[in-house]
This record gives sequence, C-alpha cells and structure tokens, in this order.
Amino acid sequence: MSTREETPTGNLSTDVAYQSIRAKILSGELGGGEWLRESDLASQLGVSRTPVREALGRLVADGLARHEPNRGVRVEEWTPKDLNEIYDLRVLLESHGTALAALNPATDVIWLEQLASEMSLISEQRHPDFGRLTELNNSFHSTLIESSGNERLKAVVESIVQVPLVRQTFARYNQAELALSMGHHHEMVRAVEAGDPQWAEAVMRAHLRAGWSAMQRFLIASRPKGRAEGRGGPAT
Amino acid sequence: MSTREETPTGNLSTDVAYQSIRAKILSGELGGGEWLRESDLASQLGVSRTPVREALGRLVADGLARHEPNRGVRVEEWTPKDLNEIYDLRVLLESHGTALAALNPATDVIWLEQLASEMSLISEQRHPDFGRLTELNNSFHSTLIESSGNERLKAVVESIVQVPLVRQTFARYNQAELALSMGHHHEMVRAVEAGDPQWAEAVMRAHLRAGWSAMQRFLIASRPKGRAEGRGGPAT
DNA sequence: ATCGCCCGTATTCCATACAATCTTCCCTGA
DNA sequence: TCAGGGAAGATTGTATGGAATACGGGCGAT
Repeated sequence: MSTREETPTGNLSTDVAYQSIRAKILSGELGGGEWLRESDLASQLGVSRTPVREALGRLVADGLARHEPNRGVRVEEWTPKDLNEIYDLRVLLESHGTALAALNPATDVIWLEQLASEMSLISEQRHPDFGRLTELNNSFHSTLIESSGNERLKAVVESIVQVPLVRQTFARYNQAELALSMGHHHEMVRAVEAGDPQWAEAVMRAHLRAGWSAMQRFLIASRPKGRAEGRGGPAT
Repeated sequence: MSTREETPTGNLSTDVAYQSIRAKILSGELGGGEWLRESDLASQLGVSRTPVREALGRLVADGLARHEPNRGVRVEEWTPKDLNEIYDLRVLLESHGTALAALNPATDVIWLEQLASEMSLISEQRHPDFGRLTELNNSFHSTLIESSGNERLKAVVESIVQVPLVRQTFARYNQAELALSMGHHHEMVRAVEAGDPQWAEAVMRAHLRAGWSAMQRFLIASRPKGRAEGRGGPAT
C-alpha cells in the first residue's frame, strides 16, 4: 500500500488533485458544463474524496468551475460576453503594468529582447510552433507585469487570463497579424528601454486590442446562432 | 450566463463558518498574523472541522488569510506596500468602471443621486455616523461598478477592496476633505447623467486619489519605524 | 393522457477516525 | 553552560462512513 509515487513538489494529495484536474480543464480534455464527480476523480487519481473536494473548491475560487449546491461542481463555460469582459480588463491592467515596468529601472530589458527575438524567429518559419510561441509570449507578458512591482496586479491578471480561449491567440493570426504582433514585442522593449511609460503603454494596448480583434473574428466565425455581445469591442 | 457566486455556496455549515470567520477578520476582532485553529473554530461554531477547513480555504483564496503547509492558516496582515498596491489598482479599475457606467444609459442616476444626497446630509452633521456613511459609500461605488456592465470588473474590485483598512476612509477625513469627497459624489452623478465618460472617470480618479492621500497620511502618522514604501503614491 | 405523488438511487455534505508532520521541551553529555 | 537528540503533545492532512438532499421513474387519480 505504501508504493505511492513521489510527487514533484510536495506530498500533498490536494495539490496533485488540483494540478491534475486543472490541467484537464485548461487542455480542454474536460469540456465546459461537464460534471466533476468527487468519487470518480478520487478513484481515478488514487486519492480519497477529501483532497478532491478541496481541489474542486480551489478551482471554483479560481473561476474555472462552478458549484451547484447539493448537486456538485461542473466545469465553467465561457460566453462571448465573458471573453470580451476579460479582454477589456486585460487591456486596462496589462497596459498599466507595462507603463509601470517602463518606469522601473530594474526591468530586465535584455531578457525581454531575447524572448521577443526567439518569438520572431519561430514566427518566420514555414510551420511555426504555436505551442512554443504561446509559451514564450506568456513569459514575455509575465515578465512585464512582474516588473511593474505591483504583485496584486500580477495576481489579478493571471487569474483573469487563465481562461483557455484567451491564451491561444497566435493560432488564429494570419501571417500579417503575426508579423504585426512580433513587431509590437520589439517596440515594447524599446519603449521600456527608453523609460517611456506612455509609449510602452500605448504599444501594449495596441498589441492586446489586435489580439482581441482576432479573437472576435474567431468567435463570429464559429458562432452558432446568437450574435456576439459585449460593449467596447476593438474594431467593430 | 456565467455569473460567479461570491459568497453563497448554498451549503449550511460551510457558509456559517465562512461568514462568521470572515466577519471577525473584517471587523478586526481577529488581528493580522493570528492563527486560525481548525478545532477551536469548529467547537466555537458548533460544527465539525470539515466545513471549517472549507471556509478557511475560501478565505485563503480571497486573500484574507494565508496558508502555511502543515502549520495552519493565519490571518493575512497588510503592509503599507500592500495598501498602496490596492489603491493603485482601485484607481485604475474603478475609474474605468465609472467611464463605462457613464456610457451605459441604464445606469440608475436617480438612485446614485439619492445616495450622494443622504451622504451629504450625514456628513454635515456635527457628529457624522461614519458607519452609515461608509455603508452608503460602498453602495455608491458598487452601483457604479455594476453599471459598467462588466461583471468580472465588479468581482475583481470587490476582491481587492475588501481589505479592512481601505474601506474606512471617512473616519480619517477632516472637515474640508469630507466636503470635497461629498462634492465628488455629486459631480460624478452629473457626469454620468451627462453621459460623459471622461468627465466621470476623471472625477472618480480624483475622488480615490484623495482617499489614498488621506490613507497615506494615516499610515505615516501611525508608522512604528520603517518608512512607508510603494511607488506612485498620490502626494509624496 | 397528463399531472401529481411516492420511493429508489445517486451524490453531495458533514462528522469522525486515523496517519503524517511540525513544535516544544526535557534530558543527556561534553 | 550550551548544543544536540529524541520523545510527547498538538495540529494539520487524509480516509471513510453515515445523514441529508436532489433527481428520475413508476404508479395511480382525475
């Protein structure tokens, strides 16, 4: 009975359950609206129901799942309105963070430039590795937000941006949009390097609104019937 | 609709525990750094440890408490840097929300005006009821944020602003500042009524930065030794 | 035929028992 | 006197059983 695999970080069953279920939601393996049954997950993960319950509570707090009293927990599903809300906030928060980063002399401009360059290289290939690209892009944005010096800002952005659909922007870009986005990265580095908060902020705002636009096009294309709602879309 | 429920899970014991402990933290009855022992709380509330544990998990997720592995949960304590981070975000988010509210024709201007008027009345008395004033002020701000139409914006602001020290601004105002603040309320209503987002946003920004300034004065006055840190304070 | 009611089933919710882990403090020895 | 070790106590972390609750199907009445 004591032949349990060692977990990478700690030996807490709750973390195992949390990470595991979370990964399945983010990867799309668990689709929106699906029930998360305590017993099923417990036996499936080889732990008892208690840590699973705790993990589900954290997922609900994260906004990745929804709790229905005496019924259970199901995976949250996101409407176009949700995604527009998220992008609206993201533009506001990330552009502000970028301005602060530009004012911060400790911002690691060299690292940002490296990230931007590697992304450019990948994007110019015939079949870009979008997974790697997304990964590097996340690093780029995280680094900027961290450099703002406001830890809550970082926390809030991460909690908002984790919704699956908003991370994978690149896969929906055409060649011109991809090039534009890469240009934004380099321009942001220059603005931060110059210590110009308004420049940096403006580029970030443009960068994100471009992504928002691509996402909206995607939503409209794959919309079943109703019309995409939400005020303040980028370019209507 | 994907409205995230803030407090009510629909459970019984868990909610009782959550509300009860949360109230004690917000009222200051449970001070920063204090341990939240599961057994103590359980017997004290007349429930078992399980719902208490669940409640503690939610408090940690809310940012009101901190979890130390195998040690327990203790009440979060806030530094001047934390409070400055909070105000920085609050200015950003609430002013944005106010701009959106001004663009929203459904915003209930009459209700806002009633709130502003009642606050004015209270503030002009010789011994203002600061508790009631704070309550009305919270309604005013909540109504504006709700009127933005962005539910996530509302959720984020509420989660950030719940830290005890940021709510009770009025008690630290002198007479002139109080009058100024009341004036802001009325001016915001006029700006929203006029459908002028930039006007409304600007007033909200001024309103909050005035509060920030008062809070900083308070922090400096009651600071034990180290100097208050945090970038971008209102009046340095 | 449809509506309402009862009851069986499935699942959460809470309580409690057990295991793992950290802290404290006493004891020992140089 | 003080450092180190180790056992006892306290507390969290995990497992599991029983109570409460919601859903669905069958049956009967109108």
